[in-house]
Amino acid sequence: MHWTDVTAQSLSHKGKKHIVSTGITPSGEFHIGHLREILTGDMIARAAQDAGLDVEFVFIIDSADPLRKVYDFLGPEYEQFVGNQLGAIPAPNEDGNPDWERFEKEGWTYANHFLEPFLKALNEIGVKPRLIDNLESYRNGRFAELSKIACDRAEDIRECIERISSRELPDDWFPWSPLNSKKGLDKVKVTGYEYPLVHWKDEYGETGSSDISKGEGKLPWRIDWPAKWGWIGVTCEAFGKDHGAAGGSYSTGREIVQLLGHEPPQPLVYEWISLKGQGAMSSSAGNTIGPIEALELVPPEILRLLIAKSKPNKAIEFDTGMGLVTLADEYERLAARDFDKELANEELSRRQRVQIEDAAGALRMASTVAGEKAQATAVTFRHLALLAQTKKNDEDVWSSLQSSGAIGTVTPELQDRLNRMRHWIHSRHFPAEMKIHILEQPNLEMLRLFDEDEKKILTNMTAAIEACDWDAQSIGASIPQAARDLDLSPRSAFKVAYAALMGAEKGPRLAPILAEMEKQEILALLRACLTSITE
RNA sequence: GGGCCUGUAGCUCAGUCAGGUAGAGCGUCGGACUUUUAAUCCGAUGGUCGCGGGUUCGAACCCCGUCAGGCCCGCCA
Repeated sequence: MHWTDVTAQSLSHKGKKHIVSTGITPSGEFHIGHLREILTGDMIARAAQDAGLDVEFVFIIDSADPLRKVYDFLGPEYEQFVGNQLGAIPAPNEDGNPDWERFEKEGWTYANHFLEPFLKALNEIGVKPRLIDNLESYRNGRFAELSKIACDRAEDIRECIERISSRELPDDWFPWSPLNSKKGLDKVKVTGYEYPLVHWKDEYGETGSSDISKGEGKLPWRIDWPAKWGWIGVTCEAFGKDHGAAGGSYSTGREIVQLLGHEPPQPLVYEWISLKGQGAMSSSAGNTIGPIEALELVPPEILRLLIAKSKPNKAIEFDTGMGLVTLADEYERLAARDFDKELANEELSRRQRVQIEDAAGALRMASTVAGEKAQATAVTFRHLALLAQTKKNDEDVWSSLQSSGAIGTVTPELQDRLNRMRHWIHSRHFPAEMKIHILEQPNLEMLRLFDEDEKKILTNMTAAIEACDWDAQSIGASIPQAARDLDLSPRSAFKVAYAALMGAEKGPRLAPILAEMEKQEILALLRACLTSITE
């Protein structure tokens, strides 16, 4: 059974109605690590739906969280906002400084700024959650009731956090962070509590009262999270391993939510995604790849497959080079399989059966539209990479594929795939080994290994190329002919051609590539090869 | 210090919850086909299941210990 179905099954034992939740703090540029959070939740929800449950998927935007520091991508003017809530401060403009105009005219906030492109990507990936803005929820009083319980039972909650996380809370700790005189959550101490007011004093010497029913502040994270489970009614949540460790916020949360009068959701801890060879993703280290950037390279279903095929507790290394080719080709292979037929085989061992089911599940989750069966495009990533490099315009790519019978009509999916492919080829991610490269100098090492027959072929071929018209068809005919004239197999002629022109054992179809190049250059290379072997 | 996750074929991983002959894909090698789309098809290759003990008729799986890597215990998914 696929991991999403295992989770769905376990949810079904608990009841019919479920809310699967995810949440992210919009503190900076989103990256594909965040995509795992969202997609893990989305896929569980889909599996639960498939299992006949009544399920809703929500995405909580943690806009009530404060700005922690002036990040590298922010200008110095943000110093004044450290400690202020992300949903209540202006977004950065191109220079990284606050865009006051949009903030005042449209209410365009820091949180909006980073969230918008991510939501766009989500839409393309086929994720359509119900959005819950955390700051707005506080302001609308959604947290009021549970915040009251938390404040009333401050000592129980303190005990819970101290016991489970084995850390000592300061004497003046209180389960409510009021906004200070500068609308910040830092540098403020709670001095008293009479519902609904939490009295405070800040480091600027100001005092005031925060109404917990109006969102004039927020619950600290370890209480904020369980309170959300409570008022939203979350029954399942996927979260990163940082929250999942013993003593972490889930283990305190599951007890605190019960103090607040609700049941904890079913947890699912997932591992992180790293960029191959670069360690964990971190915006400050600059080794991130955003969902938008990833979507420019691969279609959304392949991005979904990346998450779907790995169980959540497995770390994923996202490889934007050759790994992408393997991943994309794996998708094509999966899409071409007939799982029902495979599973009908009575002789399968339990293991084989499980593997087929997992593959089928991964493909089902990869589709951007729930329930829609994936279509194989019959064109592998490799193949398309090749064609996209050798054919300058799209028409030629399609006619090549059509003449070989690989495709019929050009579907929007194919066009879309080709557009992304061209993007990838021109990006910094495109791997060197996929690049088509015609030598400039003979590869002496390979030429030295030529036997007598091969030398003769090379002589013939040079002459044939020189004589032929410079178009793909003529070139394509002259190469094998060079061997035929000697009663040798066409195969050996191609072997010679690859060695001489590309310094390789084998390679892509040569003729169309050569036709794109200058005849004189190719001839010069062949002649140089000839000279080297006759010495 | 306390805890969590991971360790299985060259690579990526299933299989561990319910113990019953070690399994996929990729790669590699071989063959077939071919005026060769790094293609496709067929076949083969490949593992002291990190290590040591225990329980059991039987352990990759359960228990104890141990090593290695990653992570958490001050809101980084």
